[in-house]
Amino acid sequence: MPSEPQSKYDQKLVHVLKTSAKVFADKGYHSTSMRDISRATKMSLSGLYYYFKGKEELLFLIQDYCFSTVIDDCHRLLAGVDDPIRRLKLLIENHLNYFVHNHSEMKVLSHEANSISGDLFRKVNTRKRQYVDLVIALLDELARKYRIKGIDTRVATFLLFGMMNWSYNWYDPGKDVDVAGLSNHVTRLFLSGFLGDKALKAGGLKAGRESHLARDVSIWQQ
Amino acid sequence: MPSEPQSKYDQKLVHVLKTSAKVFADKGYHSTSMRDISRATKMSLSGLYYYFKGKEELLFLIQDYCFSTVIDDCHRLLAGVDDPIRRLKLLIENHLNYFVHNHSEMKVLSHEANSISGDLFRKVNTRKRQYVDLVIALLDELARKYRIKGIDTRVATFLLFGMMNWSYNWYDPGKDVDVAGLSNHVTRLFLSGFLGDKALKAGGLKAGRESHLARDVSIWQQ
DNA sequence: CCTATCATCGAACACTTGTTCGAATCTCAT
DNA sequence: ATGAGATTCGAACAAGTGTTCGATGATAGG
Repeated sequence: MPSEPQSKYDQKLVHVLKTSAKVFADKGYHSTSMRDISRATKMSLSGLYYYFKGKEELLFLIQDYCFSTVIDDCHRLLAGVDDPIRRLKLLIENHLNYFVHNHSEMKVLSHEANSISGDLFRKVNTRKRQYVDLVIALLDELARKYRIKGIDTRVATFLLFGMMNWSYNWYDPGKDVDVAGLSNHVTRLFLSGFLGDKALKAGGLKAGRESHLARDVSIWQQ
Repeated sequence: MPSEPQSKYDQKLVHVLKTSAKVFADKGYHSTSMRDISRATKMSLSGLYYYFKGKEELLFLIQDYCFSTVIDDCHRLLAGVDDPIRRLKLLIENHLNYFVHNHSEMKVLSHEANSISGDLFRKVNTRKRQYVDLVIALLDELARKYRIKGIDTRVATFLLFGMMNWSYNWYDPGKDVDVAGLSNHVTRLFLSGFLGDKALKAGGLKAGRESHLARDVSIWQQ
């Protein structure tokens, strides 16, 4: 429920989460001390613990909030769209759009997936599996519709995620193509690779583009 | 020079590197203490420092040795091969072969690239850039030969690396296709995605396969 | 104005960290 | 056997870690 009128408490929590995400993205979770977070948020060390039980829960809150928003917006975007090619294109655009506009949070999500443990790990992983299964199902449908043979959709799914998630290691908005261009590259490479010679018949890969992204707001909605 | 007759010192060092790589891959570099390494290698804590100056140099030795081997073997494999499609296929096979057979080392290489700093970081990065530039040049040649338009080869290069390197997050040799199958998937997706409708004409993507890998030995050569 | 709840803080604790150092042990050619 | 170099080790240190706790200041409803 990201768009409620936020209390003072919520606003401050979100501020802490955003700031922490930046520091985590910068120095890495384990190399970041609570004192670093304290310094960056301009709060006292002990004051932080009013907002979460410990460092791991802080990481969890960042990851959970980030993941939830991506998945929710993905579902919202795909609702009512039936054509699997169009669905995949929208999913890729949505994913990469978040990656570019919420770089820090997404890096923390991608890079620090195993820096969390126990129940919190399990909770984040449940969301992740939802998302992965959504893509697998999409590729299954695509493969059925266009009679693609010999491709393991689980493997293809993770190769797609690899293309997208690895971007935190190299993508530079000032140097590389913009989000739309990046989405185009991923879509073109993956889709026409997946469909092979059937891509022509499918005809879903024209160069002309309209963006399907509602807006480029921060996932933190403030 | 990986295949010299190794001294007692070298053998032990390699043993320490291999063991440490496993622990780093398992728990992450920063969550691994020198006492963990000591326990895993059955050496005393202080005894470790006879082989390297500190924890960071240990990480460096792992990354440097691993990177050098991958690049060297890649050059050896590509020597004399002119057709860019064949070259790319060989490169993908070589890369993924190492990923599967030296899973821990490659995970450390991929995941802990920023856990190192200063001069050591710069040294590893030099090798990395060599490797990346090799692929960019390969894709440039490919794009020229087949008159591919509208694809940024730098972007395409990193998308390819994303597909391959992300595998440390999901690939399970017991559950998924084998190395050859994985290579096939990556090659098929990327290459026919990159070449688009010109893939047919190029004809370099037949299903029939012979493996070009000399052997499946550990990069540590022992 | 009072008081109960919210929010923040400084100081301290218990623990782990990477690293050092001098001594002990091992190896092996002489 | 002996001495020199290579190798290993136990013990300790200084610094940094996440977290706790009791006390303080802020805020707002009665």
